[in-house]
Amino acid sequence: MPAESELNTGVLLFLPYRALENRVFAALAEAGFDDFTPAQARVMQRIGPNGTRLTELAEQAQITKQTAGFLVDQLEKAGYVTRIPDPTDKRARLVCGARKAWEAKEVADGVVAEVEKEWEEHLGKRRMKQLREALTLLREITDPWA
Amino acid sequence: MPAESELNTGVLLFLPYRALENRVFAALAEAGFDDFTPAQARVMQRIGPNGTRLTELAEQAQITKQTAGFLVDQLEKAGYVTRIPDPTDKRARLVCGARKAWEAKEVADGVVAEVEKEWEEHLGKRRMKQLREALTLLREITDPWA
DNA sequence: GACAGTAGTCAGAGGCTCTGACTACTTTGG
DNA sequence: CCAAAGTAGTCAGAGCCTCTGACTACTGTC
Repeated sequence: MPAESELNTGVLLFLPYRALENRVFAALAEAGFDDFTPAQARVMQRIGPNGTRLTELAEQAQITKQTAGFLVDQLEKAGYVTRIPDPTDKRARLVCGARKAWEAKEVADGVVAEVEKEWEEHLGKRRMKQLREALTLLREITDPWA
Repeated sequence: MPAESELNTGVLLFLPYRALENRVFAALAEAGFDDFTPAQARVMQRIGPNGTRLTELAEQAQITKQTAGFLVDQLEKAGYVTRIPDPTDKRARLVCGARKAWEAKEVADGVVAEVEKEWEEHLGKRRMKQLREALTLLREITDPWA
C-alpha cells in the first residue's frame, strides 16, 4: 500500500502522536530515565494507582500476557515496578508502580503539557478544544476500554 | 509513568489510530494479503508512484537504512516490491511497488474510507471536518516532511 | 585527481512478540 | 462437596524488528 497524494486520517493521527512520543522520550532520557524502552513504557503507562494485574495490562496494551510478563520483568529489574500478591486471588499478582515510575511520570506529564501548549499556540484555543472534543468522542467507538 | 484520570492528547490520538490500523490489517488479511507485517507495511506505504530510494524510505519511517533494507528484502521476496537501478546515481536503487502492492493498497484504501465514514457518522460532518482541519494544521509543526 | 560525503550492504547483538504447553488457583454446576 | 471448566501467570522456543559499527562503491567538490 504505497503512498498517496491525499493523506488519510490515520496518518494524520499518527504524525502528531509520534512527534509527542519522541519528545517525551527525549526528555525522559535527558532527565536520566534512560533505562527503559518504548515497549516497556507502553505497559507502565497503564498501571493504576493501586496496581494492575498482568492480564489486564496485556489486554489494554494489546499484547499477549507472555509479552507483558517479559516487559514487566525488565521494569522490575530496573526498579520501576514491584509485584505484590493480589489479596483477592491467589493466582494473581498486582503490578505496582514504584517511586521511580511516578517520578518519571512527572517528567513525562510536564513535557506533554509543554507540547500541548505549543499545539494550542499553533492551532488557537478554539481549534485545540475542538480537536480534543472530537478525539474524546471518537474514543467511544475506537477504545474497547472507554 | 502510570495511568492517570485525565487522558492526554497523545493517548487520544493513538487510540483511533490503532483502531484504524487494526481494521486495515484485518481486512488485508481477509483479502489474502497476509504475507507481510505491520513493519513492512509502514515502509511500503511510503513508496512513491515512481519508486523511492531506500534512504528516503528509512528517513520517513524513522528507522535506520539497515532496518529499511531488511524490510524491503522481505517485501521483495513476497513480491510486493522490486528494486531497479536509479538512472541518476549508480550507487542507488529505486524501490518500486509491484502490482501486488497496488492491489493491496486498493483494499486498504477501501477500508480507510469505510472507517472514516463511520467516524463521520459518529462525530457528525462538522466535527469530522474540524478534526481533519486541526490535524492537518498540526502536521505543520509535527511532520518533518510536511 | 584527492577528499569528503552519500547510497547501500554485511555482521552481530539485543529487544519484542508470538504460539503452544504447562501449573496453580477459582468458579460453576450437579 | 467435588469434578469440570475457566482464568492468572509462567516456561520454552521461535521468528521478526531494530540497532551500532564497519565496510564498499559511487558522487560531487576544489
